[in-house]
Amino acid sequence: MATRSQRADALSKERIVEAAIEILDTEGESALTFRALTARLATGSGAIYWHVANKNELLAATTNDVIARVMTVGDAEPHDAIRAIALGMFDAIDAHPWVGAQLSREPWQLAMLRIFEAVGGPLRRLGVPERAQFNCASALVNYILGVAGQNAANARLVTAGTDRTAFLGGLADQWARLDAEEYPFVRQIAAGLPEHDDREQFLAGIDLILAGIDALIP
Amino acid sequence: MATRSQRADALSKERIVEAAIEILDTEGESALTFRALTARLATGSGAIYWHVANKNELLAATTNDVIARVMTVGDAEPHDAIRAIALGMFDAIDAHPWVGAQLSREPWQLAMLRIFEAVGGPLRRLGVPERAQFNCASALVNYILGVAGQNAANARLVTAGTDRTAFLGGLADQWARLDAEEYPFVRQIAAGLPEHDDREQFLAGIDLILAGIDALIP
DNA sequence: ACCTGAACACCGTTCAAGT
DNA sequence: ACCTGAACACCGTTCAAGT
Repeated sequence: MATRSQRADALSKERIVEAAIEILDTEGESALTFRALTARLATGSGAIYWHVANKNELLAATTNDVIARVMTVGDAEPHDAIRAIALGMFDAIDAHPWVGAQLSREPWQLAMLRIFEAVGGPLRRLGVPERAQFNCASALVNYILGVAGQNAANARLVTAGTDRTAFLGGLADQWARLDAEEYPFVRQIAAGLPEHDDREQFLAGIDLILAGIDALIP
Repeated sequence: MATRSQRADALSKERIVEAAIEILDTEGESALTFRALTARLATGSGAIYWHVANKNELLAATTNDVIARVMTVGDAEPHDAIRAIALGMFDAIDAHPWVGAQLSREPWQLAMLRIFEAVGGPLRRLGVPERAQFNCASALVNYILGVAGQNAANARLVTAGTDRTAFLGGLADQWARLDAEEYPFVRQIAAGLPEHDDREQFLAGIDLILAGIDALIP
């Protein structure tokens, strides 16, 4: 039998990251263990540690991988470019909820810098004064990451329970039964919860920030 | 010796939550284990499970506890009321970084509803059309939670390493050394990183959203 | 009803030993 | 240089047994 080092599929960081993404996508965050990885890659845990420092680095690499695929910035009109980046993030996290969790857990990583960069170009082209650009980019990135984290958490809850509409319906019922004195606003919102569109609401938030940014342009 | 049930400090959910908050505040998220809790409360793990379903419920209870203390909404001018809530959240998460992590991990919980409610009143008083209120509140809450998550993660990183200014300085150096073609915006921002004020930047983001909201008022 | 604590089924990570 | 896999030091959670 050939030794591992002679095989075409020799272990490498890329192969490990690829396998990790597969596990995360198909079985969820909690399924990514070194034991699951060694089983899938038919190797020992020490072999994985030879290529990857620890689980945190592995998760950072998987996240960066997914984000890099999304952050291809075009030369559209700046508002549209920012909307496109935001929606790209939204859809990526919809498809890979674990990315949202990772982003809100470990910031200052390549993945976040990519988002900053993608948003920075359009802000410049919009004519936002340079000293305001950091704040504007930060607002957009923080909002995007906030939604990302929530969506990741929601995906976890929905997968665990039944389907999405049933889940939201149950939640709306719960909200509607809250104390009328203490939670008037939440009760009002509850009615709109089942038919509300996460993606649309996400974009509405982006547009609020964009409108605020427009007001800064001389 | 008196049996536990006769003691004044008999176990209760409140005492468990209180002890958990103490551990989280003084030793960090990773220090909160059932073994640490049993040691501090001088009891067995089964006793804790009698009062609390599992670790998730315990964390939800600790988070709700901290948020409830913050969300006392006054009757200030609506913009100021929203700023006060936002800053209250910021400071609470600055003091208890684990709250930020928990909020971005488990949404749709009492803690988040409290923030929604606190923000909803001022939005109403501003005269935001009813059908836009949900979107506006959601934008504010998501932004706040996004920053919360990032701050929690930062606190983790800073505690692990050296002090904050040294950490930011090192980060700025790293950013400044990124590829000039691929990361022009991040490199530009790097210069302002060490002396930038998180709290001020957070508030700048809130003001962007508020400006966008103002544009919706008929 | 409430508490004890051993036991179970997991984790991430290390490391001596192999090739 | 790269890989193996047993072993270590942890986890959260359960449950028979106590009071």
